[in-house]
Amino acid sequence: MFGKLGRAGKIETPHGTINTPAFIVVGTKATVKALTPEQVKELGAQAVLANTYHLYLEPGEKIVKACGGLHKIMNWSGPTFTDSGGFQAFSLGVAFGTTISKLSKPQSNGFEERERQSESVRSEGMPPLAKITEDGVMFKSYRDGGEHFFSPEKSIEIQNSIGADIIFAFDECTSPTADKQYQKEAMDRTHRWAARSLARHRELQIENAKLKFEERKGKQALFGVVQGGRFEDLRKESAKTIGAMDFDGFGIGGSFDKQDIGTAVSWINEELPEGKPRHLLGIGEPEDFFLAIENGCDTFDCVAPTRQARNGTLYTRAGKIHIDNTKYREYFSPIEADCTCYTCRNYTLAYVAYLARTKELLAHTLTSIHNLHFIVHLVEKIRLAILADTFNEFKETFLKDYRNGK
RNA sequence: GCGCCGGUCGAAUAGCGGCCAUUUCAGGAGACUGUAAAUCUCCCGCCUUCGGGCAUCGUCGGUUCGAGUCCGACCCGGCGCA
Repeated sequence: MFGKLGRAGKIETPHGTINTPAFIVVGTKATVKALTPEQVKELGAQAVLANTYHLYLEPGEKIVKACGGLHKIMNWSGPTFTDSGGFQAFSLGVAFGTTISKLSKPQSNGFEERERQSESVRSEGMPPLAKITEDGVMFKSYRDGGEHFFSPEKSIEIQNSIGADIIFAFDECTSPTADKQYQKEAMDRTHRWAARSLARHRELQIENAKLKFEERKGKQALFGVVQGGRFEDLRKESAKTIGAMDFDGFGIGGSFDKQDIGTAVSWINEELPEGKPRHLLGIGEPEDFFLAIENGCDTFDCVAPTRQARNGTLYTRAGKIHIDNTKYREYFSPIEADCTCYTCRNYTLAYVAYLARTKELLAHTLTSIHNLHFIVHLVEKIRLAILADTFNEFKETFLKDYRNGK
């Protein structure tokens, strides 16, 4: 994009090319919930992202490896990513049992303090399941309470066994409620962990190179993760530090203010080397993509489309709708009239709403297909708009319809 | 006709003299951003300035400082005996 950080490009992986910008579908436990890989492919997804911590707990990275690696075990032939487990340092740590989100919401008129406080309240009987030290993170399994220690080296070893095309350095995702002093401390620690992740990755690459060619399965790429919370100086410092290390690409992690996510991302992407891919971890919602992409992000992953699908929220060009709303009981048209997803080509919203209301499992499949199709193709349309030099028009039109409704 | 049970917010329930009439489902609305999540939150008699106020446990009376809870009569339902 002329005069901007945004770009369209390609990421080559051992399992194929990703045309960017691209939305990477989340399949935490080596499955995109409610969908078969054929359905994921058919709706337009290019790649999936699984999670190291979850796969380590179950079925265990040895099982994944014995099944032939992540691609084989889940029957996904395209590119794959694994997150390092760094997000679980947050979600099972300070955020556990609370309503704290990695995005701080736009605060309305002076209730900020009250909301912050109520958000930080932890439910009784839910102590944190993650404890962070210099060496790594001690997790208590959410499944059986057993203790598991993740160091940067351990995360990389597990990710090596799982065998995704792109893996992430072990980092600490911090909370938006943490103060600057803590953000700085955590960021510095993440930088040290990044160096350790990279060092262990290099060792494993050398070991792997000794394997016979057929067993090698191509080279695994390692992305370093930028942190620094909502602070410009920390974000820039982190981007410079991580950007100077010999990673194959970068993840942008941690917490943001919802309202200026684009600004925060620009601080970072101005510093990161231009020639390497940048993945914005855990984002986002439709409006987030425009801001992040024009400020230089290439790939994204987010649980929102699939989780919200299962919980009854559907994306439409005119904004999100709640499938359980009474008015949809007699809506005898597709979720969106001109949507080309499998769900909209074959079913009425009345039927899908009925399935959801009666808790039929097919509801999850049909709503997940629609939401993922919507998000994957939204990012694809942004890519095409960049290539056609119509990004600004597309952004304006889309956001107007999305915010104002029909 | 006699006897025994039982009538609680749409359904099913708890409640055995004094917390705010409980919980589940159904119903209504909302939340969800690198998945602890087919999860969670709120509402669900009426009014409300959102602090609360007023009702209400089949009906009508009674006992009591105080009754969904105890007593009496009646109404309704089930079962049993005539």
